[in-house]
Amino acid sequence: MKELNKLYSPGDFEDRIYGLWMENDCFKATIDRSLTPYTIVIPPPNITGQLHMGHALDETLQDILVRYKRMQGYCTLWLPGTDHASIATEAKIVEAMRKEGVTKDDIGREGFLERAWDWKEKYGGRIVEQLKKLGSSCDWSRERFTLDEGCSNAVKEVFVRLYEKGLIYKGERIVNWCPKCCTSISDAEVEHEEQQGNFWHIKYPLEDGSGFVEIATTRPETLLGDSAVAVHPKDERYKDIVGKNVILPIVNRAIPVVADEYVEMDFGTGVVKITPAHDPNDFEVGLRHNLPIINVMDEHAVINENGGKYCGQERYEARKNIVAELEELGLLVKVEPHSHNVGTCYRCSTTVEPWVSKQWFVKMKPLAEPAIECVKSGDTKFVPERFEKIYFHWMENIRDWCISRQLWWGHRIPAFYCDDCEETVVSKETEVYCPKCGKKMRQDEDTLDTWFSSALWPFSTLGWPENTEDLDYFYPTSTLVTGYDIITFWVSRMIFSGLEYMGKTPFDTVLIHGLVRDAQGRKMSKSLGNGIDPLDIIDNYGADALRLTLVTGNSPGNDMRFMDEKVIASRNFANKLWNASRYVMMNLPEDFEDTGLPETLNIEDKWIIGKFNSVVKEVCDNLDKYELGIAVSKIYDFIWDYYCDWYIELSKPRIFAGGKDKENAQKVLVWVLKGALKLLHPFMPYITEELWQNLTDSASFIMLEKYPEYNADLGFEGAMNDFEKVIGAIKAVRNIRTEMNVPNSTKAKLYIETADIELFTSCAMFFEKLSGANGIEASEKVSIEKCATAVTESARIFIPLSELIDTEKELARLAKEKDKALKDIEIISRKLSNPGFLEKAPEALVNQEREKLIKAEDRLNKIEKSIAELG
RNA sequence: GAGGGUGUAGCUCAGUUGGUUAGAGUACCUGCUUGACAUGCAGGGGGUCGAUGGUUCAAGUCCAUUCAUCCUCACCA
Repeated sequence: MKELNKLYSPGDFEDRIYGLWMENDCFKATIDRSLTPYTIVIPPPNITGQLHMGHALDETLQDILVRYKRMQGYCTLWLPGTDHASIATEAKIVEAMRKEGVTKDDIGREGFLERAWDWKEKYGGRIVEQLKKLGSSCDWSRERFTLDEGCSNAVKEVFVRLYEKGLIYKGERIVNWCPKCCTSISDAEVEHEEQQGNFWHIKYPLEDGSGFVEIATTRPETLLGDSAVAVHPKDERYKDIVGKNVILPIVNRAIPVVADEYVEMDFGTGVVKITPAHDPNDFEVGLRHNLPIINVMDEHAVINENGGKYCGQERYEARKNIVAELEELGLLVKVEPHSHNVGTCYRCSTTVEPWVSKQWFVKMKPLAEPAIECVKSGDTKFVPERFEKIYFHWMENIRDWCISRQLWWGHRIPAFYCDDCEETVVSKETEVYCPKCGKKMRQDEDTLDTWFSSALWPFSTLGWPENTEDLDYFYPTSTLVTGYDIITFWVSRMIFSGLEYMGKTPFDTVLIHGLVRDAQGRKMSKSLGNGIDPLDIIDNYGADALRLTLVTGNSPGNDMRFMDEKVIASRNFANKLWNASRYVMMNLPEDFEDTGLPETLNIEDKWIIGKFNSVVKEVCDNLDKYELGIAVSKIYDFIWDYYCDWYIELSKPRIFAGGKDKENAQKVLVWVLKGALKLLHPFMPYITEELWQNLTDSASFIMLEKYPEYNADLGFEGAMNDFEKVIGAIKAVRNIRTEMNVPNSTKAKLYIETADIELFTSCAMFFEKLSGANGIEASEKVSIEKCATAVTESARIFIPLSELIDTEKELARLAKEKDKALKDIEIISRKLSNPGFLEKAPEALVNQEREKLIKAEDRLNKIEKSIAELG
């Protein structure tokens, strides 16, 4: 048995332990048809990313579940991998290139992709190494990447199938366009932010010279692309001008006045300019009225040739100039400040420009329906349940999904065009020839939304579309653990994809966690610079302390604040456990043989074993209900309060006395410690493994041990009740000693008046060790003068420290206790005299209250007796 | 505009299907070099559970109203 250091220093062993696990293939899942599978696929971190607290929380929760299930004997797979994150990665590479003075056009598609793969090699590995630092027990032999061959195959397969089913189509639609990333983005990728802008009121002259209509707009530059103005069909004010034309200022184009219900009569002037090419609502109006789509901007949001003399001006520059010209023309009526929500790109925060372009879409309605049903029926459950509302809301209001991106880093769209005959073919092949004219076809230049491949992650990683054994055994996966911020982006898309291609929901349960915020409750962000690096925390306090911090007091779906004080508390717990183990080990003989529990158990042994047993039951119940924070706090309390503060202290007299009793104590110490280590292992894998290895000196791994199970034979109810009486008495004595300012070094014999003479007599040692007694004497009747009395439910304990006791003070103290006892009795009696309570409350509860009343009355009697004796 | 979260000790948060006189960590106060640990031990003070009303024998927990705060979705040009 190795001697442990006095201080817990995780840096000494965490990496070594992880290495041991890896060398011994401890994380590897080997299919065993006789076992039930438990599968988690990791939410793949971006290859651009550095590990942040969000990952740390996410991975910690997953690792806890996986380690728990693995120890319970499930065939457990945690499948890891990374995401190519098309738009985010491409933006980073472009930025890096910009610093070198190189553009995408300079190096072309192939040159760019070469750089991107280099980037992946360089940084994709970094995040994986960081995940390992946390202790993540992923099966690294199955690691995947969204852009690897298998996942790419799955993407092509899905695209082709959906296309053939008519669920993928290409069309000219208005999309959200990011002029900085130079790509379309989906509705989900648009973030709305409140911005202070203006309402410009502008007069459009009627063509027949009979006057003007006044419109109001927040984006005057788009008037270059107006193809109508609209009023509400029921608006009496404008009834007469419907059908007439107005002259578009600056452009001098005649455009019609149309009637459409989209217009709100009460808002603004009741007249709306219609710009189908640059506003999603206007686009719809345009379709209804057959209006031309006049696109006035290029992909950088610079005014194009349709903008006449404003061609070449950036959108905000054009805005300024157009307003100035309108003012000159006398057509600008007024400018009102107006705050409104503006869509911005979730990656670069640039204001999104609604822009008409040819894009690929997924028709969502048919896919959404089964996905809604799957959650409604409970095939997939959200924890906590309230997130189902978010899911339903999104699914029920779903719009078609724009999946094409004008990027190079990603899965290239498997659509091919014939330049000669305009034929389109969608195919998994890389070279395609026109079925009509035989000419080699040109592949679509665009790539797919990065979430398109993530949507397939739970089965593409298991080998789909191949019929692999992994897929057959591990799908559907068991639990998906992720933050509420990507329910719509990712979770919902996996669900409809899993249902569509596998015919089964991808996971039974979605465990949702919140965000990790800074100490002030702010979101951790780069711009605020308030991020805390998990790796720094690991360096300073250890991965186990970080993990414990993240899971303690954390309940599903709720945000948490991260602060150093919490990590220090976690580290202190690790140190406590470390030293408790150190105590156990340093008191074991060199040749200690672990033969389990001894044949004869002392009362305190039964008490700690019984406690352990009931904690096991509770912890398993909590874990099964995903109450990880509650589970860990119970283990924490068990180890610190019961095992360390009570049982270890109780063991000391026996350990130092030697003999058979010492041997028995050693066995119980080891048995409970081992059990506690196993119980804690999923939460704090490193320290528990390190201690286990030292404690057992064997080649076994705690992570592969069986998780403790509740054992009805280890209840020891009677012993536990008895021993609680002793604990109560010890506490009461300590209490009085503190109040009387008597240090433990001032010993006193205790005289205990009790019905449990045998019990207390047998526990004399504990009173000596834990409450400064030098000997006790227990009997049915004690009478001592000038004495402090500790009163518990089962005893009166006389502490004869006559020289230290002030009779007045002691009387006052007893009077206070008496008040409390009276109050207790009053509360319980009130309950028991309530006929409603007696009638309707469960019988067990009523009996419990009756017992309480008896105890409280008994206590009161004892106190009154002491008062009488003293007075 | 719609939906949702949160509000419990100075601070950070737990509190499971309603059922002891509401808990933990931390901070604070008092005492302790007790042979694992001062990253420790013992003891203590501190909360009308945001407010009001209701259901119930019983409400921190369920319902309604309200205040504060945060978030998500949608959006009127």
